[in-house]
Amino acid sequence: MLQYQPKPLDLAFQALSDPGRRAMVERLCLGPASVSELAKPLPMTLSAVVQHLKVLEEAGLVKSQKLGRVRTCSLELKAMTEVEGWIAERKRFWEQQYDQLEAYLAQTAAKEDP
Amino acid sequence: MLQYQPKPLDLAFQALSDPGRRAMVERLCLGPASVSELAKPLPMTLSAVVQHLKVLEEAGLVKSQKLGRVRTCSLELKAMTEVEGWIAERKRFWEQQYDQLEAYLAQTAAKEDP
DNA sequence: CTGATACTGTAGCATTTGCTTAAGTGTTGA
DNA sequence: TCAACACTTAAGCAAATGCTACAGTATCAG
Repeated sequence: MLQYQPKPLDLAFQALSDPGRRAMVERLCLGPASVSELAKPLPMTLSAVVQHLKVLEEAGLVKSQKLGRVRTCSLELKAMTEVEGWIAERKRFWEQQYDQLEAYLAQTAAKEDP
Repeated sequence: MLQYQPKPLDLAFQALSDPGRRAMVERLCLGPASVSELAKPLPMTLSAVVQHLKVLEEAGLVKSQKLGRVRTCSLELKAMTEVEGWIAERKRFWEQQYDQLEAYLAQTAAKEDP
């Protein structure tokens, strides 16, 4: 069976759809943190956090490096920027659509009330 | 077992993580469309498209109404705006973090090379 | 009236996801 | 040296996801 190779955007949106993973990203927006620091506020085992971390790294949202026994995680902006870009592009189209509606209404109003 | 009530952001990100659903949103950014119009370019049955549509509607990304036998779908901007807002807020934090790094580097450089 | 159109709804099924538990490995401080 | 620490890895499992197939229900055009 042929299986679909997920695109970067798929992985980024998927990663951000989980509240725990978003909490981790929110924490990392304030600065780098160790795995245990990321895990502390979350209601799950360290094991689960490590698995979430893997999802975030594979989505390109987070990067990490190990020094001694501590893995320090930080934000990787690339994927976040891609998500931002996709939204911005959509916005461009829907605002254009809105302008067209506005123009149409203006035109209709002008005809009905010259 | 207690089960988690998904928040709007969870649903929106989750909905946008599927390439087919994103394609539907992209199409709707150009203007309203019927279910069949949305289905035409997608490599799946109409049934599957309807199920994706339901996900998009429950996420608040799309709304639809039926007239006669045709259901016309259009964008619902609310959820999209929330996603945009979450990203914008994160950006605010990580740019602040970057500024701090910049300031630190500038300070270090000043000390080392007065 | 009749056939085509445009969905609608449900059952079933293979995968994926989000955990937990349990058993490691490599570091470090006393 | 050795116990505590900071992960790491894998097995297992319940629930969610992403389909398909199939059997409907309205609506419209001729």
